[in-house]
Amino acid sequence: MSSSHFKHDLFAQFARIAKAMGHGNRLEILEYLAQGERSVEALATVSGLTVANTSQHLQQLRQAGLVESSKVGLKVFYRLSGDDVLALLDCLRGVAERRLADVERLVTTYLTVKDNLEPVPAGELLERARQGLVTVLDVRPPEEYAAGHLPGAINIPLAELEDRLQDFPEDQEVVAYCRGPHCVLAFDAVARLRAEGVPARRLEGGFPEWRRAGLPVESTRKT
Amino acid sequence: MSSSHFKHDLFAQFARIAKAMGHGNRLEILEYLAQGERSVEALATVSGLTVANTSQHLQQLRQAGLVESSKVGLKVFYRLSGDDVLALLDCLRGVAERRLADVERLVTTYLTVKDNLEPVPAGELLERARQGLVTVLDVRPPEEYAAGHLPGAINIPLAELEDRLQDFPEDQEVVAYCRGPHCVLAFDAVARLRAEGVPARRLEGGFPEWRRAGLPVESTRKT
DNA sequence: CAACTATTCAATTAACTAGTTGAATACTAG
DNA sequence: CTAGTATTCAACTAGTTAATTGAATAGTTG
Repeated sequence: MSSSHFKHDLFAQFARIAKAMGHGNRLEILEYLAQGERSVEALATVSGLTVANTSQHLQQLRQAGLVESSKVGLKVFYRLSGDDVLALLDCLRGVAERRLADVERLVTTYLTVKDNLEPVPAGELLERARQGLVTVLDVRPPEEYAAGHLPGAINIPLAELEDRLQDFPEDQEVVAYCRGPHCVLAFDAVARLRAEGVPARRLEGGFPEWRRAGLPVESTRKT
Repeated sequence: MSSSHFKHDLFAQFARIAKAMGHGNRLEILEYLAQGERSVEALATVSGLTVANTSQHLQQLRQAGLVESSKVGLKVFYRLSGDDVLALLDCLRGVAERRLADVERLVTTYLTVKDNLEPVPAGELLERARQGLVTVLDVRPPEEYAAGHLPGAINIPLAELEDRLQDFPEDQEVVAYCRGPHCVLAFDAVARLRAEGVPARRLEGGFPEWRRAGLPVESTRKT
């Protein structure tokens, strides 16, 4: 046995990458980066970490070659360093879902249909919204929202949901709605909000049903 | 924000898997298991770890759901828990090779052609083998070996190479040969041996050339 | 150039992980 | 039932990693 073991060194290098992914916060950061490049601050906000901590996690990801960064103006933007990183993440998720009973359990605990199946009736929502007890969320595209929406509803397209969690008053239930009972947007929104720990339900029916029932509607000229 | 964050928990679960792979020794173990099921002892031998240590790494891999085990007689055999684990390993290797300059460097340092291109001439090998200075390795299938081989050569098919490193006297150069100059087996063997830190070179030509040159040949009846 | 901003660095603490040793367990074979 | 074997467990030490804090850096804008 002459020089230091090549194989050993090689596996150590591979391990660097696995290790970089071996922390929940870093995986969460990678997940956000999978949607496109983000600044350190943006990442810190969505992941609920301090900026310094986020920065350090990003350093580790960069050292492992998983992300790249570039400075634009004041901000440093990070992005995944390639599609293969995305593939690796998918692979990891796949294995996790197939192998870890805990994942299964978590998913069914939080995203179960058990009360997805209990949408909020329109009348109840109207009542509670008037009392300011719920946040009404419209997950349709901005154009549809502008054309008419529930009174007091805020409009956040699904894609931006995770980035705008701070727009929701804390500890207040969110009721989401979309185009109607055959539209899955609101289902998805409810699932995602619950994933972040936000209590959420779905409006029974959607905007068209609401309007047809003669309930009050608001529309936006130009804010 | 009500109950503990689902997303957080979920990423923590994913991280368990990445963390389990985040150590060179465990990756090495996984690599060996990728070739088929092995006992704890066998894994300890090939990876150069103590049995207890190997056992502990295996526990971690099992907790992450990456391997399964079953007891057969005295021994416990471990295996990868599915093809998706293999896919994950490949994915990891792929990213590592594309992203880590260090990997590239290691590979070229150890496996470079720089002296792969200097095979041992037959005459030199004969001389040094007589003095007992080299281990002669025949990497052809056992049948071909039985039909005739270099004097004193040991026969280890490529697939078993890593498992039988202990068969080589330490600190002695290994000279590998196979069917001839167009056969890649010996190249591969040399690369793998070097990867394990064993000094190795390739015989110029192969067994047919050796015999044709009128050099001594041994053959096996039945051991 | 001075004030400001976004990010990174450095130092600290607490928590975790790797590897070692020796003993305990569980099973087989005589 | 005893002796022997393969594996695992338990306890410990040394080393590494995560998060926090506050200061330093680099760059932009007025």
